[in-house]
Formats: sequence, C-alpha cells, structure tokens
Amino acid sequence: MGEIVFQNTLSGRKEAFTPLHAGDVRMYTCGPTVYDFAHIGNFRTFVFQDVLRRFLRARGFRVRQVMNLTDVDDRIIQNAAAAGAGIREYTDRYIQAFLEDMRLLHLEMPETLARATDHIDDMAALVAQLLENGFAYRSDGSIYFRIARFPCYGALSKMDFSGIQAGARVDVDRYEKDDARDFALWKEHKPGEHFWETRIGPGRPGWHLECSTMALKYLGPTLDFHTGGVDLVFPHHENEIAQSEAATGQPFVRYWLHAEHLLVNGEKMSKSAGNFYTLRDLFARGHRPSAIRFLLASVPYRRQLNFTFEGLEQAASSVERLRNFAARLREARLADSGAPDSGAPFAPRIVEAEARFEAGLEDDLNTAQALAAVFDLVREINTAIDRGEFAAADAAAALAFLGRFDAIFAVLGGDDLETLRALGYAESGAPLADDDVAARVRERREARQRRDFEAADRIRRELAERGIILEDLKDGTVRWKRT
RNA sequence: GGCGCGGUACCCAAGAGGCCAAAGGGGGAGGUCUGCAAAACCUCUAAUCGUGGGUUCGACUCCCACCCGCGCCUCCA
Repeated sequence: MGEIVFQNTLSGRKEAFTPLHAGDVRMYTCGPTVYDFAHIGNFRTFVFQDVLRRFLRARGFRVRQVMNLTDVDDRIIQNAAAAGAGIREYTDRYIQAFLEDMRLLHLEMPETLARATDHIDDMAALVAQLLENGFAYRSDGSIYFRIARFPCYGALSKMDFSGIQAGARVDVDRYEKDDARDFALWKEHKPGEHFWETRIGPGRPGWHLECSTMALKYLGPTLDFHTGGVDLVFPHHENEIAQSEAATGQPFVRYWLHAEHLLVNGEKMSKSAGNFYTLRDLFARGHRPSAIRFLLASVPYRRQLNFTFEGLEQAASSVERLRNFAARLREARLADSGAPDSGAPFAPRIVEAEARFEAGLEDDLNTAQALAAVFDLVREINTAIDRGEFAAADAAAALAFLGRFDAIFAVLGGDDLETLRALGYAESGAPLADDDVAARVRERREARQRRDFEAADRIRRELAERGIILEDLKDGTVRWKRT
C-alpha cells in the first residue's frame, strides 16, 4: 500500500502522513455544541472524521480519538435559563440525541467523549498556568490570552494582524482587553448567571479553552490530527494553538484537517440562517440513514457539498446498487455455479480494484475516486455473473473486498427501514415476518406454475405494498428484499 | 479589502502538462433477458472542461487578467 497524504491546513500543502508514535494515532475532533439538534451540515464534518478514523484503523493504526461535547456557552446558558432547567439537564437531552444520530449514521464512537463541564477544574488549571507564565492577564474579572506574547499567532488561518497594533488599549464590546486580538480564556461571573467557583476565581470558561484542555489531558502535548469544519479555523483553532503551545511549549497539532461546508441552495447550512435539516427532518421525509451517510461521504471532504433532495435520492440509488450487488455475491457464493473449476479468474481484478480504492483514500481521502474503483468492479462482476463466468471462489474474494469497503463507508449494513420504524418514522405498520413472506412467495410460485399470472402479480403487488420486492431469477427461484 | 474553496455532461462528481477524442454514480433514450416485473448487462447521452490572453511540440491541467458562486475575517461543523 502506498503513502498516505493529507492536505494540512497549517502548511497549506499535502503532506505524507506518519504518526508521532509508530502505529499510534492521536486525534481530536471538535464535536457539537449541544444546545439543539445537530444538522446534516454538522454531520458532514462528523462523517468525514469518521471516514478518517476508519481508514486509519483499517490501515492498522491504533486510533485514540477525543471528541468534545460543548455543554456550556452563551446560548446554552440562556436557553437553559429560559427553559427553567439546569445546564446539565438541558444539555443531556441533546447529547442523547446526538449519540443516537451517531449510531444511525454508523459513526464510530470516539475512544473518549469529553464533556466540557466535566473538565472545569482542568480548564482552570490550564488558565492558572498561563497566568503564571505570563501568557494570560486579568482584566475586569475576566482573564484574557495575551496574543502579543505569541508571535506565531495567525499561522493556521494565514491572517495578517499587522494592521491591528499590539499594545494599544482597545475597547471591544464590554470587555477591557489590552489588545483587540486578545481573547477570553475565562469570563467573569455575572450576577444571576451560571458560574463555577475555581482556583482562578468564579466564572465560566471561554469557548476555546475546553478543546485545548481536553486534548492535552487525554492525548498529551502533541496530537497527530485535529479535525473540524473550516469555519473553526479562525478564531477557534488559532486560539487553541495559542493556548496549548503557550502552556506546553510544544507543537500542538501535526495535521490540521478541515472539512468544507455543506451548502443548501448554494448557501452555508447553519442554525442562524435557518436553512438547515436535522436527521430527523430527513427521516420524516422518508430518507434513510445509509443514503444520508453515502451522500455525505461520497463527496471528498474538502469540497463544498450542495445539499439537494435530488442528490440524496441519487445517493440512495447508489447504495441500492451496492446492496443488490452484495446480495448477488452472497448468492453466487452459495450457489457454487458448478462451472468447470477454473479457479478464481477474477482474483487479479479484485486486487486491482482494491488497490485503486486504497490509492483514492490515500490521496487525502479522495472518496469519489475510491468509489469509482468499487463501482467499476461491480459492473465487471455483474457482467461476468450474467454470462455465467463467475466462480464461487471469486464471490468470496469480492465479498471480502466489499467488507473492507464497508469498513470505511459503512452503508451496506443495518436495516434502514427497521431503524426508521423503531424511531417511529416508517410509513407502514408492523413488518412482515420472513416466514410470512416465504409463504406468500410459495403461494405465488404455485400460481405461476399453473400460469395464473393474475394471481401471481396480485401477490407481488400486495407484498410491494408491505415493502417487499420480489425478483424472479433465471433458475426459477425468487429473491426478495425489503425496500 | 485580506485569506481560503470552487466553476468539468441534464444532476452529483474524479482527473490537474501527453496514458483524457474527460473516471464513477444518478437520470434519460434505445436494446438484451423476462409471462410481466425487478435486478443486471449492452449502446447512446461533454467536440468553448467559467471567459479572454499567454507559455509549450502539446493545456481541462502551468502563467496572467477577468467574470461568477461559496466561506472565513463576529457565534458557527
């Protein structure tokens, strides 16, 4: 297998990947702010980081990933207060929803899921350290990071701050800062607002603090990967670098990877714009988790992805094609065609397809290219099966490759309809049991044998209404599947 | 204005000097198979790869200019 390269935001270039510690990958992912349900724009980024960690794991790396859950910020404090709930109570609900969404989209669980409010003391300790070594200062009850002490500031976002003169006392908002660029590490306690009593005094953490704190705590001073959406490059990640490196004196992150935005009608999907869909919105319209995941994963992460329902339906068709193929392979393997034992003529082609699949992913997770390799093989094998030139041995190998494909894309497994039904989104009532379907299939076969096609078609129609699709195969047997 | 990502067929999208008279998916048209379907397969569906210059033996791919979309520069995946 070839070298893996990633586009590193810090250098602005593609760089070959080698982990800091051989065989061991440490990655941090900016998770959701749990003041509401996450929307599919958010999940675009989460699917991307999931593909990344799955790919790395498939390559044999041990992955240790931390994802934060931001359960304290201005909105949460306001919303919780408005709802007459505690912060914890208020955010619990959205955390549960987020975890459920993760499961539905087949997002692997990070090794550590870290809740900000569980780390207040750790954050205070980090701030105390920054106060001690002169990178932070107190002003009007709040504590700020002193950018002037950190010359590399702006390296990630490539922003030029020379226009803003350091040292001048600038009045921004209601805060008193020494320098307009300085950002809040710790916000003063205001009457009536939620606060924590800590070694650095009462108050609440600034936005950026939690990520630095939890990353350093669980992963050490230097991480291999830090992922998030492009909108986090500035100021969030820039500030994380400042805080972390000021505290440790060591490079914080080796590879910064940022996912481009999901657009809707050509505009960024966002809560504030109101142009967003949650997973639940899409489920309610009958769309499936596998199609959503496929859509989000199929466009390489560094490209903006314009979300449309047409696109979602196209993704569903693609998944269907792959699932049909998998079903066909399983049959081919069982059937053991009895063809003259010609070994496994497709073996070289499968190896080749897999190499192309891997090469796509190695190139900065080019999922579109990886998928092309898969679909090419699908077509070739389908053709061979049609011609009766496909051996059982090949089916096993193809199925194994498909398994490796799905270890990354995770769209073949699971019963979408069951999932939706369990959540109360599926249209039809109780699913038909396998035995019942089999009985009706038998009934239909008898009808067909006496050439009573009217009765046969009626049964097929009835089953279709219950979400069962029948396929008459050449050998007279019937394959069926649930839609 | 600064920084960044884009503009490739009806839709999504790969490719980034010759292997491209441009992958793959979806859709559409025709056909094969079938009692009918479904699935699958076959054929067709890009001759300005945003526009105009330039470099080169050769450019979708490099350079310059311009036009258009999106994002960040304030909370945001």
